[in-house]
Amino acid sequence: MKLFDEKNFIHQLSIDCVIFGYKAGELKVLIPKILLKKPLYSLPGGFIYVDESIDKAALRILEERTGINDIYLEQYYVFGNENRINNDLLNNLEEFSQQMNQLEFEENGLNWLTNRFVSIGYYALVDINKVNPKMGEMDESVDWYNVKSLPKLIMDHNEMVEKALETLRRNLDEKLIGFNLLPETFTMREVQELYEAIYDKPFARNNFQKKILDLDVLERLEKKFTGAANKAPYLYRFRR
Amino acid sequence: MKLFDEKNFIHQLSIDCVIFGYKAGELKVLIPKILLKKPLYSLPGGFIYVDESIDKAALRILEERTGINDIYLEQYYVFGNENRINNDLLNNLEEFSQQMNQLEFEENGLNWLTNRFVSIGYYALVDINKVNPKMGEMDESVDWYNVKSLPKLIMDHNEMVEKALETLRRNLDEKLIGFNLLPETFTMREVQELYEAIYDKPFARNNFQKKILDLDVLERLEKKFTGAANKAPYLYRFRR
DNA sequence: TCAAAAGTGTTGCGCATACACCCATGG
DNA sequence: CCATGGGTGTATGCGCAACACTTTTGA
Repeated sequence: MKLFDEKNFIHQLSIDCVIFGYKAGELKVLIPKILLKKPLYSLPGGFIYVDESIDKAALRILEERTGINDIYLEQYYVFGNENRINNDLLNNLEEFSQQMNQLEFEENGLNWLTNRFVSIGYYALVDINKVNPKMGEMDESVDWYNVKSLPKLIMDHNEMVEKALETLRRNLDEKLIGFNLLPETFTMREVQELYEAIYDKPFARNNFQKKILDLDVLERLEKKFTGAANKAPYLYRFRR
Repeated sequence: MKLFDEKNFIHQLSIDCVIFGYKAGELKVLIPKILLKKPLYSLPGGFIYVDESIDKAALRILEERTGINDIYLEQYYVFGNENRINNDLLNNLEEFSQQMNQLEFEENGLNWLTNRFVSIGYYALVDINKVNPKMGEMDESVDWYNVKSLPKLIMDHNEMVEKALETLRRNLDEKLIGFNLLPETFTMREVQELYEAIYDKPFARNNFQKKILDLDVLERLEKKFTGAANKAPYLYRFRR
């Protein structure tokens, strides 16, 4: 089992990913629950091989921990306080090592996991319908949580989510990345509800439509008849 | 000599600083020249102690390498390509080790310096008049270079400066950090020339004045009589 | 015919830009 | 009194916000 082969990883440097998804008017974050007696919630993260670019490491970690690939992913901040130590892991060393296929934790040179870590924060945007998160080897479950009601995460991971959300808000319009959260085709109402979930505030319907269309990145398709007793909205697709 | 004590530093992780200064209408960057036969220019950088926050490490490195302290400093990007290896150092190993007080390079376990490094980029803004850069132990000289005509730097350091400048431009107004580049008191013309140097484009005089004053962060002081045959400009001071 | 939701148009405000004009200063 | 540079005021255009109105759909 080479899950944490210390020889090949850069020590005391990690990557943690904030994976945003959107569904039913709610901005969500994917949070694995670590397999321990006391439930531990932690951002999906991992380590960087000594000869691996950090971007590729982030993509690999995401793939390994959640099965997600080919998505929008970007570094946003480095968290490097002197006290970034995984105390929850420290307090559960015995249990943790037992669950790793009976290998003794210390004898396998895994002590480095309890050192202080600098972590590069990445945030990702995924179409929640296209994604079927898989559990990592240490995970008990993986679930989407509303960004407004996350569980208590380990270390400073709640703060990492906060900062990721700030970054998402700053970059949403400029980089036109929001459409990564939507399915292939969508209505203008869906775009608006997405924006309202991200910024946690309402937008005026007419002005919003104008603003988005003025971006000149959407292609108007046929109408979508929902069966509801109202005008059928157009479908749009993101182009370019 | 404990200049590079591998025991206490996080390996394969470094910090590099882009130090901006402003003088005579030019935006400048502080670049040390490394003491080797073949001249090597490199951003002032260093390493992080295993129990040290990255922000404090950046401040310490700046102090050690340039004597500068108590300034505006902020992380802006992580450079983590798989090929970030200091080849210039590799090619000069012998010479480098000789100059380190005759200690043999390899025998002192300094090989780790030639590994691949992930580097956290910081940028700093200083009042160029308040600062008297000192040379680091390995430096032959330390000079201010116009950001538009930098020498060829090692590895991806030129790219690091580019990205720092982009970040500076994005943050200049929002974070009101530009005044860190100016002396205690200054005229509106000086502010405008600073902005023109940073953005590398002209601004309209009247509109610029209005915009800056509308920020509501400047205090108008007495007039400054220059002896020139024209109206004396007001002096301003940054408050808050 | 009506309610619900979608689409579109009009107006006003704030901000940045462009143009214009006065003021102070020393030669 | 004049050239030079500093300070300020006014008109214009654009983007965003607020309000109003029309259109489509199925019950």
